[in-house]
Amino acid sequence: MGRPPCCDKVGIKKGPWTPEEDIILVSYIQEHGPGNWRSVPTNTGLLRCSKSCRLRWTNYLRPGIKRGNFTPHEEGMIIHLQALLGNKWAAIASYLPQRTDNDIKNYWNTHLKKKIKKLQTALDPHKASDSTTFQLVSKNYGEKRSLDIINNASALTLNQSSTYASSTENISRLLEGWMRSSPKSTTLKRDQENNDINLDNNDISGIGTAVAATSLQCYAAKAEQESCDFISHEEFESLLSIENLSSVAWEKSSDSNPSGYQADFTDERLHFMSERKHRLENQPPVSFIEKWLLDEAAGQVEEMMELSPIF
DNA sequence: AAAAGGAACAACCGCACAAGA
DNA sequence: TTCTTGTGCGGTTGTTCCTTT
Repeated sequence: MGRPPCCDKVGIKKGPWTPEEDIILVSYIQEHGPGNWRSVPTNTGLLRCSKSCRLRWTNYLRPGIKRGNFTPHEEGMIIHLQALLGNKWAAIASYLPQRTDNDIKNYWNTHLKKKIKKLQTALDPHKASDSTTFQLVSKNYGEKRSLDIINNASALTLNQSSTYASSTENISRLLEGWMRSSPKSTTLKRDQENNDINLDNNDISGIGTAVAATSLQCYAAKAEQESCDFISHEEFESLLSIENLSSVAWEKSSDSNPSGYQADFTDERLHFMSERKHRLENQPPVSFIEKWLLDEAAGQVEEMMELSPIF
């Protein structure tokens, strides 16, 4: 006996999200922050269940998510952590702040499993089990680091949990991408754009998450060129607060349409979107923070590189 | 050029758990 | 204490894209 479904399934849209839906969701979250997912479909008019909205945000739209190819360093981290923790994707993801558990899980299932099997077969055709993977990796990786990982796990997890990073550029790019996308534009295109966004931003969310920077986190950060920073959470929040990012009152448009928002865009909404876009583009750039963080982290990153013989 | 098969990944489903009423 | 709600998590499925024939 599980819980009842999060929403009744009648009239609920399933399948891939459209750019329009993404925009609506992002706009709403910009305004209200993530959370209270049950109210999201009601307030936005999205024909999605709350859970779907949350997942979409968590796994795809949330700023600071890095998409695309995993670096060899990340691969190594995943392999090692998987051997240590098993299929605890969320736990593993906490060491790779830019990656979602879903992403890691997918990557494991589609790439790493095969890779490891191949490697094991090559090394020892008779033994091909997960435990040998661990031994193989761990041997190179070093016992001490393994212990560090475990010791730091709780601190990191705590640290991650309160993170909500907003990225002006991310949202703005998303809007731009949607604005200029032809009807034929696909998820792939969005992927590409998100990729660009994240490359540009180099993950601002890291600022928030790295307050209690541990050695492992620096290590993880290395893979991403992410920052092991020394900015306080408060500072971060004030720099990139939701208030700073929010613009046109969303309620306005939804209030003026008591019958509920429909999925198709009205002129009013398009106007709302373009106004938002304009405002977002005029937000102060955050690149100086990125630069500062990258400079700050550069030294540590190099150190970590030295310490990781197998990756 | 078209079809088939496989790979990759986004999204869904069901369950568990914590918090609050 | 019990029930409801919100959220997290891991497994699985479905769709799209890519490669091969």
